[in-house]
Amino acid sequence: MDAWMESGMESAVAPRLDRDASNCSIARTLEIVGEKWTILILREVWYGSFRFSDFERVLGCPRNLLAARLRMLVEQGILVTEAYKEPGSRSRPKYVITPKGMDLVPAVMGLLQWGDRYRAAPEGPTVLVRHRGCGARVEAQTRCDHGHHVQAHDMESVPGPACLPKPAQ
Amino acid sequence: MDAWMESGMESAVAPRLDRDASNCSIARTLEIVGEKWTILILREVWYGSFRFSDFERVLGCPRNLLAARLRMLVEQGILVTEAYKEPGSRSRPKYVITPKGMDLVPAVMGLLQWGDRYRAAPEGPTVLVRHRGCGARVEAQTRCDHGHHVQAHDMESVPGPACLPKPAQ
DNA sequence: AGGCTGAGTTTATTTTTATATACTCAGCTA
DNA sequence: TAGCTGAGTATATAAAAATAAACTCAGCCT
Repeated sequence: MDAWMESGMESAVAPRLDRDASNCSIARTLEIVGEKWTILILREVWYGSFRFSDFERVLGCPRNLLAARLRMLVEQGILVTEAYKEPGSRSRPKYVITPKGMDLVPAVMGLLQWGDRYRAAPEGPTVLVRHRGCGARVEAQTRCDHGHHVQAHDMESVPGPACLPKPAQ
Repeated sequence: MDAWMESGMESAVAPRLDRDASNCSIARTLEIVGEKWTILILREVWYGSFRFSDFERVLGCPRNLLAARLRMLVEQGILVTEAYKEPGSRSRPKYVITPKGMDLVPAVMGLLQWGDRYRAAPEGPTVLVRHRGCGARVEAQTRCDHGHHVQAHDMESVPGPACLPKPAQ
């Protein structure tokens, strides 16, 4: 256990450690998926939509924002466009999630789960996520590399290699 | 397996199912924590900050927005204020996370993890989250109730009890 | 050739955020 | 009792984001 963790520590990180708040993976993730509509677009992709017009219809999101968000997601490698063609129509782009996009699923599942727990409709959740193999309900969890299920209060956040002090002002 | 899942299904939800996109736990969660600064405030609480002035200094967020976001988080029961008193100062409010707030940790860990994987500084992550008991790295995962680790493509999303068709337009 | 459709782009307007500054208010300290 | 401090509130302005509606453009269909 690190020296600064000994004696009287209550909080997760050394108090007064003047981190640079923008040098943070959470902030960097939110720069990409934290704008309005982005997560909901990903939700729709995850639920099986892939057409521009589907996103627009289901989300009710303005077209220019939808175009901007899709452009961002493609630039960032979270979605890719493929061509698809329906009989009688010309070829159009199809938005498909990449492995990098798939890696956002735990975060989105976490949001879904919190909403199900605290803000669901009286009848229950709108969508159930199940394991395709065994049919059991899927849940976002936090676990350590030893396989223990870790509750929030059993975590400690320690400075990593890129933790630089905030430049003095 | 449900009838609509048979034959030719590729996407996670029955195609053309006209869900009402706003009747969604993800959307409802984002209504509360999806505004700018909110998740970053929670991150700071999680890292051990609790004073108004700490949030302001570390995040560089405007005071009026900070006050508005804290008010929202308290209204929603994600944070509570307690009184704390430093010697020589009068009693002041301290923002403390509730169990309801703790339940957002899996989602926030998911965001952290994605940023660590795809947008970290060259030196590595800024913060490491460890299990207080065994010291091992903590990770956000998706698992089913049978304990299987479930990848995104092994999930299926099926309509839940509150899945009403979108009202015809 | 003319119309239709999906996938956007453009432009104008409104709403949110951001920034900056001044102000309040309680209680500790000199 | 006057000043200082932390935790806000109030107000004004500027910048950014969201919304709404009209417009473009390619290619299929008649």
